[in-house]
Amino acid sequence: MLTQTINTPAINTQIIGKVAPAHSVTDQFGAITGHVGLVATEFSYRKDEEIYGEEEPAEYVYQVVSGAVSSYKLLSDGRRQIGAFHLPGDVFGLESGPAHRLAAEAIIDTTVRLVKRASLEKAAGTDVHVARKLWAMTASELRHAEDHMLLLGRKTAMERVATFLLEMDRRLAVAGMMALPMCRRDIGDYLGLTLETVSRALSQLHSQGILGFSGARQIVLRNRQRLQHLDA
Amino acid sequence: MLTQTINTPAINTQIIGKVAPAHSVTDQFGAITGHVGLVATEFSYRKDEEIYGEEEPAEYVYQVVSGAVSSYKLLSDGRRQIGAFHLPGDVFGLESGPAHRLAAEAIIDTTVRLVKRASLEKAAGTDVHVARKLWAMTASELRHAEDHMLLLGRKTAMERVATFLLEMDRRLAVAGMMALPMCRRDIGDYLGLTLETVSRALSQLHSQGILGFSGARQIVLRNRQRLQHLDA
DNA sequence: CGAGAACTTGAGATAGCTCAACGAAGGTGG
DNA sequence: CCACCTTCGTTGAGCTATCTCAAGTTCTCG
Repeated sequence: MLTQTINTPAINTQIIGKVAPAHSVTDQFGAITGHVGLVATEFSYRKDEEIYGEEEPAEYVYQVVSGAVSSYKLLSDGRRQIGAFHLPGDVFGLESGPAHRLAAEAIIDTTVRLVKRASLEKAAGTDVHVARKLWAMTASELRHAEDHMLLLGRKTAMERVATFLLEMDRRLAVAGMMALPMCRRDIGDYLGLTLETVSRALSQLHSQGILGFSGARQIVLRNRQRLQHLDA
Repeated sequence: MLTQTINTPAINTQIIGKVAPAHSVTDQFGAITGHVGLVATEFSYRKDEEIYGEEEPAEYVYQVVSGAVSSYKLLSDGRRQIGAFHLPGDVFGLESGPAHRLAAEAIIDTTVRLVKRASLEKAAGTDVHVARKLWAMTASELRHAEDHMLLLGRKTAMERVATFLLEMDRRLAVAGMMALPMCRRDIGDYLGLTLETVSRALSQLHSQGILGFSGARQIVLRNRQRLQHLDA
């Protein structure tokens, strides 16, 4: 882990809260570290590069600066379940226990900021606000996982795809358009479907005029209300 | 919520850590509250009684004393996904935010201990060990949810049932036998299957000699190794 | 002992999967 | 800048794991 990628020689170390102020009031790293003075390092990974493996010791906590990351579990025969996609601004790899419980990999070229888990733990041990924030971030991941269990256990393929599109629209739409960083297989592994089923659902939504394409991964939602209706 | 059930008139209020010491070193409530002197109340619910609803304000945190509880989400047409079963000793209903994100109901007659969420929050605000424990409990729920997403998204029916049996065996087997508190429909709603598929899988395991029944809910695992092999 | 709920089993239906072929797009080297 | 090549996405056809619907059986509890 943390083997420097060929294309990204520069490591950029910063004192968070001084050199790198929070982008917004909801910046997760800023909220934790702004008044603690933790050292953050920037790091880059290429598409498909593993950031950490399942059960690997959780030495760092990460925030996506640019790019996109998936967290996933594998079965021994290769079946994969992606538990979450991490987009710019998202924190990932935060663990309360000693090890990562999902693996993480960059799904496109990605830059992250990272801080040592130990330094966060130390800050949480002295500052109750930091401790509260760490709890809140884990609780937020839990909420997402609970919603996703409902999707995986009980929704139809079309409902899953509709939920996915609304989630991505909320998280990464710019000017009414979203540029999906992930391929159809990744979407399928997130939704518990095959890539073909995802493709067919998207084609059907396209033919119904609910969404428009400009390239397979550039999607514009033309009727969010109908999409919400398709979601259960 | 908290309407007293007809069969359980006595409310038993205790000072946790004095009158009700932790049952074991791993007792969750004891670990939080043992040195904080929080007031806990005992309360009982009858089979199928709702303990709290989805999106209801999270006023209390609960621990199962006896019985069993399910936490679930519903879709508008009644499809249900159970996210977790809570068995004696388990804490449930702990939220970092203001509301419960799953509903909870007793699946058999159940007694719980409960403490006010506000008092836990207050304790966490002054005692960093309490804060750490709350985080760890939420992280533990997240771990379970992540494992369950893999099950719901990628495992076959037989693999799901095998996983379920091994989980229940671990959590409630006494003298090699487990007494399941939940019906086949609950198991199906936990595993993302129909009750018929659950029944067929159990029948198949029975006919293969991997488990034995004494009544539909009294199960003894006769070959854990073969069961683990059926789990992916 | 009787009635209702829970469970099992069977048979047919179907949503989503698998396998396969084709087409589009994007990156690379000439 | 073009042409190739690889990867990604789409679509079709048939298959199958699981669901649905239904009937019969067993268990529980009043």
